[in-house]
Amino acid sequence: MAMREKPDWNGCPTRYAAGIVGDKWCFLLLRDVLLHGKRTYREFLASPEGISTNILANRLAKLEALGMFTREPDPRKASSVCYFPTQKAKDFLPALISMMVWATRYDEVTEAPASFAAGFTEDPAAAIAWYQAEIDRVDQALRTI
Amino acid sequence: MAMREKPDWNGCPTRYAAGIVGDKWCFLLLRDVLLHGKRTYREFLASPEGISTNILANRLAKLEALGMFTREPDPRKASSVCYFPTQKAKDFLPALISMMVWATRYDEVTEAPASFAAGFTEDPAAAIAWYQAEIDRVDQALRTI
DNA sequence: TACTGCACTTGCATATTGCAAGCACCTTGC
DNA sequence: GCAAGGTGCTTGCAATATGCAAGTGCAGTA
Repeated sequence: MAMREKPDWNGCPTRYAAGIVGDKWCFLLLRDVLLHGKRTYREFLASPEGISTNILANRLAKLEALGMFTREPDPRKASSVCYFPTQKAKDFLPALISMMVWATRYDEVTEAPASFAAGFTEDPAAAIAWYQAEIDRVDQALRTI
Repeated sequence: MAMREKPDWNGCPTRYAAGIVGDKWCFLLLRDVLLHGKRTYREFLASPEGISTNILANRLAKLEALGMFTREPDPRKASSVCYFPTQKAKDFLPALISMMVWATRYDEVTEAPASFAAGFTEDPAAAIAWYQAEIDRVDQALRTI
């Protein structure tokens, strides 16, 4: 019944991931930051899934506490706030994309074109690098205002 | 503010994934099936996170409805039940491992040895194939009783 | 000095969870 | 044939989390 032991162990990092990503709203906020270039409270609130404002505040605090986001004044407008992804969040990108590829395959009404998954499976490193670069571009553009 | 358009679109498969994996318990059940060779209600119930029995029943039904698990009589004991992963669930493995690699890096108290992540980053395809083979081995052993 | 926009907070009704018990259906032992 | 035990759930209820609407505090702006 127990699986044969592998040279490399297969234990509980899943639980750690589940604690962060095993929440619909955190998951979608990660998407908004990593894939849609969103950085402000208003932008997150405007996502089509319709997160409510108290939950958004709660999850932003959670993600900040977990070291996924940093909360900083908005360079464009000091009275406003930006949430930037940390390296930890950025490093989650390959996993996120991997899930998207899977979803694209199995969601019968996916909006993603076949070329998205194809591009990733063809050259995963290049695809990830492209998204990484986009994130850095957005953040650098913001921070150098 | 909006991200530059990419040749390959980056839309909403995330939401689809969030609907399944954006739930702590579904996520951990997937781990139990894909990585720990668990197949029965009792085994899931015994996982260290301590899922309660009503939630377990609810999530097993959900995962079955989503086409991730099939519910079949246990070949070892007709009165008992087995939950087997479908191809859809098995195809989630790369994403799951990708998250584990990330977690291993950032969880300060991870139980996973460095060699786990190293082995994966060195040759991802081989690592995934190994786990895939383990799953098939478990299921075939069960079904051929 | 009122007015507006932003980032939250608060209150409250509803939904989801966790915990403990119970139940129906086998199989097993005698 | 029948009590005992195992397995896969269901039920009831208290505690917690969520969704919705409204309100608050604080800059900047007119």
